[in-house]
Amino acid sequence: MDPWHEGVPPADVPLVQLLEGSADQVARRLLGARLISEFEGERTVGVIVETEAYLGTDDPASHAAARVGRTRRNASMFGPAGHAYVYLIYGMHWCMNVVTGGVGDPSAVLLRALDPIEGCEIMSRRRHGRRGIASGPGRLGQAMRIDGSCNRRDLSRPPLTVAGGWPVADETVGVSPRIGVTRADDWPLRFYVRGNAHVSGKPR
DNA sequence: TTCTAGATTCGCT
DNA sequence: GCGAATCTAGAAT
Repeated sequence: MDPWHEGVPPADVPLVQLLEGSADQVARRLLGARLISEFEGERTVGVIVETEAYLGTDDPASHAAARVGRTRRNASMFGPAGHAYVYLIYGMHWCMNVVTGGVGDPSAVLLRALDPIEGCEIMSRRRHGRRGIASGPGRLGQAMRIDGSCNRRDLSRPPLTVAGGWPVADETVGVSPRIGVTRADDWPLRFYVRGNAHVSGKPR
């Protein structure tokens, strides 16, 4: 049983504190934190249970890798930490990242899966009743009503917020290569909560 | 201007 | 297990 299912109140940790250090440290620390979405009067909350780190210009798998440079799409990754980098993939799925690092250091953490704890029926409706409410980056985006208008948003204030949650112990954290990437496909930068049913598919 | 691959998901076989 | 859906950024021409 995860602590967020046991009636324990979430820790009141400021976002800036969650963002200290390198993207892989942040990706690890964001496990157990909350993602809160409040659009059109509908509040939905999920606990982050799966993340991937993208390490900046030296990371060949990043949208901001050195060979790509700064472009219109990845511009928000070069901005301040604590803002969102949202992009459309395969013409239909919105993927949500938390920007880390300082201005000019394009690091980010992709949010891959949530354990829904509030507004589950809303998320389920947005997902058209399909299985896997927020299990996978595209599903997470759909469940939380994330789209291009969320790009560059400050995640320390509504309507889209990342906030403290419940610390996850080291022995409960799994690490693996990132899913779906074709470059640097053996770098151990995916982090997930072991045993949580909402963690998405296995690495290829 | 045209082409191609992509940090995915879903439904069908 | 496999292919379609759907569209944009970035690359090629």
